[in-house]
Amino acid sequence: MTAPPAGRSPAPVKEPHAMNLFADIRALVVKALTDMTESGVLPGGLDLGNVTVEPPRDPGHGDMATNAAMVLAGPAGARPRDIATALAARLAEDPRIDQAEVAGPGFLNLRLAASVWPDLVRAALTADGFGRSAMGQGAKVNVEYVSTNPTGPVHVGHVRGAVFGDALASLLAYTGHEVTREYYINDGGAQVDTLARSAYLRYLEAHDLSVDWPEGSYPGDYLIEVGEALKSEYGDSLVGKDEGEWLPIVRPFATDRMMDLIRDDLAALGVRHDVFFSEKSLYGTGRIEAAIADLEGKGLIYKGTLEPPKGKIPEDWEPREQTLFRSTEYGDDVDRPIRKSDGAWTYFAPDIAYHYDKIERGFDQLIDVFGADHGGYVKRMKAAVAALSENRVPVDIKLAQIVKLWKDGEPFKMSKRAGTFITLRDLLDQVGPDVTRFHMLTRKNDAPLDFDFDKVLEQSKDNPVFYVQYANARIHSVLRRAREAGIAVDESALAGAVGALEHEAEIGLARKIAEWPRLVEIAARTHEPHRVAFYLYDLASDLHALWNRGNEEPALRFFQEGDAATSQAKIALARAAGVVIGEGLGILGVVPVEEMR
RNA sequence: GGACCGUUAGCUCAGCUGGAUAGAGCGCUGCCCUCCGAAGGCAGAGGCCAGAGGUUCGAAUCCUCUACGGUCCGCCA
Repeated sequence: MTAPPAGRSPAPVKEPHAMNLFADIRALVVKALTDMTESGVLPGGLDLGNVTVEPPRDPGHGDMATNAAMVLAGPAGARPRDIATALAARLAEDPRIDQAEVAGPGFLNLRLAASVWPDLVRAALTADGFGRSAMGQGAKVNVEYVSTNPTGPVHVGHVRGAVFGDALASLLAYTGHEVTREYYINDGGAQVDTLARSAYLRYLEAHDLSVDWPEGSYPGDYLIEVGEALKSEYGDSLVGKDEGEWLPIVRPFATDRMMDLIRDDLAALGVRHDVFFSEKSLYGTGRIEAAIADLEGKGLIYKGTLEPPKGKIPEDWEPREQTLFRSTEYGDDVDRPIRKSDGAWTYFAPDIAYHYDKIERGFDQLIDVFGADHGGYVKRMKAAVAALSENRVPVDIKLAQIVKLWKDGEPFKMSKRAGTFITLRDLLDQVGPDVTRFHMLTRKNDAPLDFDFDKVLEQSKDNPVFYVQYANARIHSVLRRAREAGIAVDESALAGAVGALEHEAEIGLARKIAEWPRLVEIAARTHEPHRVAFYLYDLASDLHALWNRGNEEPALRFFQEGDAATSQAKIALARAAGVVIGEGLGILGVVPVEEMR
């Protein structure tokens, strides 16, 4: 959204609720059906939940269609077309309905009155966030994403999950959920010891001591400055000491530095979290024990021996009694161990405790974003949450599929040794956060994604990022031109100037704008932010089409030379589209551009 | 052996709690434009929605089986 012009009268009063044309008309249909029940045309007790009002596939069928008659025919014991005919008569009484026509097997096609479209454009211009929805009713949702090990910079493999989780969180916030964005720091396992040992070697190097790098350590350059920092903090007091002495000092020091690094990387991508939750904080504080005790109280913990996995028996397999969580009780395939044979917790145990903590914090809904390689953990996590919350708290686990990198027309292989390992930083340096974010959302989260370093920067129609930004830039170019001609184009002036939309191409664009509030709700309900990206592409496409027609038919141009009133009316439509682009890109975390360079 | 995800136009992919004649971009074919309202436009061809059953007024969408591809599969995180 553009800030109101400085030095002007107060910002226009915003409508508290955005107009959702599809919801409004659906409410009208439901009202008509209720009336029909009351007057005995339909029997009582019908479930109207499956009644939909949606855009018809074929625009020739009108502006909207409802399936009410077909859905209710069975339960009501009536013929679809009879219900549709009766419903049509009632709907036609509403001023917003121009025509209601029974079609096909019992569809009711609705043509809306011409006055609906200027109302819609006005609503888009004056709403406080056109498309915002109260759907979530303030439900508390926890979205956990990124959660990379704090052992180094964020690399490209984590980016998709980061962008996805962030956009999903924004989408849910936009639709009336109370969202907490959370990062689980995996700082409890052996890999942070490895990190600490590697940092210690860098510390020794900072004292000009030569060191051997054992297999499996982290030799990355990013630890050099950690070694330097250790030196300036502790001087040479850690040199030559036993590991038992320096490890408790170096480990938190190094992980804190890594988290700073990660936070900076993510900030550059525009990703931020509200809560950073430390796995380590679960150990030695009784919190894991408390979570396991909860399961134990439900009879879900037992000692037993698992069958070896069929078809792929590990070489060193031997039957062994372990402490197990009865996850099969909640849909998992096998029960899962929560203790290693040496008595220590498995990774799963703190995970259970972490989710227990989320449940205790009172979230109504949990969402975890994992990498695709963690697909095998979905069932057990779901089982744990179901058991701990006694099926009260739903958890949705979204997997971010792999990203295939392309460069110079061929697959780009990453290799640490060849120095072609791509970090988030590299990516941002090369293509920037906006292109990265948008492109990462041009596929469904669970489908593989191609990321071509050359194509994502291409300025052409094939590139969705460019295409949407270009649409916005065109809108702003009209606004600039109008301002230069002394025409007021602030939202309230435009809202006051909206007139009837005359041309089919204009109505088509308005129709697309009307779909926005509906699309937002669908995307939020399905936890699929990519739908927003696809919608924006379609919207941009409609805007470009109208713009191009202006080349042939000057009457369709948004800016009408020497005619301020007509210009305002037409620019109002363009700006309404711009409002939606701004809202949509905002959800995706992409900054709209007002000018192409 | 099992689990999860996927399979839609030549290619890359959308497809709404099950709706009407399954869409977009690229590529292909034809026409138009060379205009800074620039970084092309319009139109067309192209489909057994992997296959087979089932559910129902209606299935790309839900269920079962099969085929193919990817990921994962007791102490790693």
